[in-house]
Amino acid sequence: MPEIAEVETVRNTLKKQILHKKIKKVEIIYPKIIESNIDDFTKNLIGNEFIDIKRKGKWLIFELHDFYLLSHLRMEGKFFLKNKEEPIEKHEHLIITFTDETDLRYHDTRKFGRMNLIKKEDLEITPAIAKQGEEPFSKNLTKEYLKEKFDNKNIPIKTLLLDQTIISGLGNIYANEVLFASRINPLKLGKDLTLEECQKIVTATNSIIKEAIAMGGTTIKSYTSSLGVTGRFQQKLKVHKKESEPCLVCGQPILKIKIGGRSTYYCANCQKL
DNA sequence: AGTGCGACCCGAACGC
DNA sequence: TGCGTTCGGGTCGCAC
Repeated sequence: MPEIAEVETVRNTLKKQILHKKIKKVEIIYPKIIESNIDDFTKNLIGNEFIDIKRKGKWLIFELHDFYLLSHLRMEGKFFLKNKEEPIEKHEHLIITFTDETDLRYHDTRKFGRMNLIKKEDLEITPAIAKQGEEPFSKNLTKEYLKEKFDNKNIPIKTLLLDQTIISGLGNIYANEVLFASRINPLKLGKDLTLEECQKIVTATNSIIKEAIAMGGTTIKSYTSSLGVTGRFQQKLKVHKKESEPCLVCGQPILKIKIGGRSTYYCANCQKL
């Protein structure tokens, strides 16, 4: 499940591999991943080239001439660069062939990822992008910013951390880890958070995401070749998927509950309500 | 307006 | 063993 760290790794990897290569052919095998018009999608990509790859939250933003290709990997989306002669695999849903006979292939076992080709001038009015909140390591992510966003919210802080319009790019794994590091109970309502607790969230988010990016993410195996590079941040997780294991701080068993339908792991002793 | 929840997917894990 | 069932993950859109 790619989160912001994985998306950043994909961005950096693909930037070295596909920029300024001319697109010759576009093959859409599973059309539902494309949210914009299919015919326009193909027509506007052919003959075009990627000139940069940006990111906003978990969205990849491929810059072309006059267009942006927006791509959200959701849980299982991956990009592979392959020779065009290689057989098409079961979960490859989109193939972009360049004039140098290589393919950029989109692979997604769950078919959850989505793409969208938009005109450049529409970027700010595309809701998915425009509504993104502050990046985890942005200077604008301050305790005052969070306090204002959390105030009057009758929603558990765990759910608010997953709200991309507040913090852009935190997923379930990191939300669990940030709350453990901040010693805040995941069920605590947004309106009940103090300024001090908001600062703890800022600090924890900064350090956890920075470290995760440095380590190549949590779950990434490989987006570019069959030679796997396993995300090492997995080894740093303290509560996520650690149900019944002893808390690293106090030794009490880590609990697993559902909040907003999502698995939530925490230590009831270290993260008191 | 604020909040909650189902739908989208399918491989893996689980239960019998 | 083999079958059927449940789970999980992010986001959108709809219902209340």
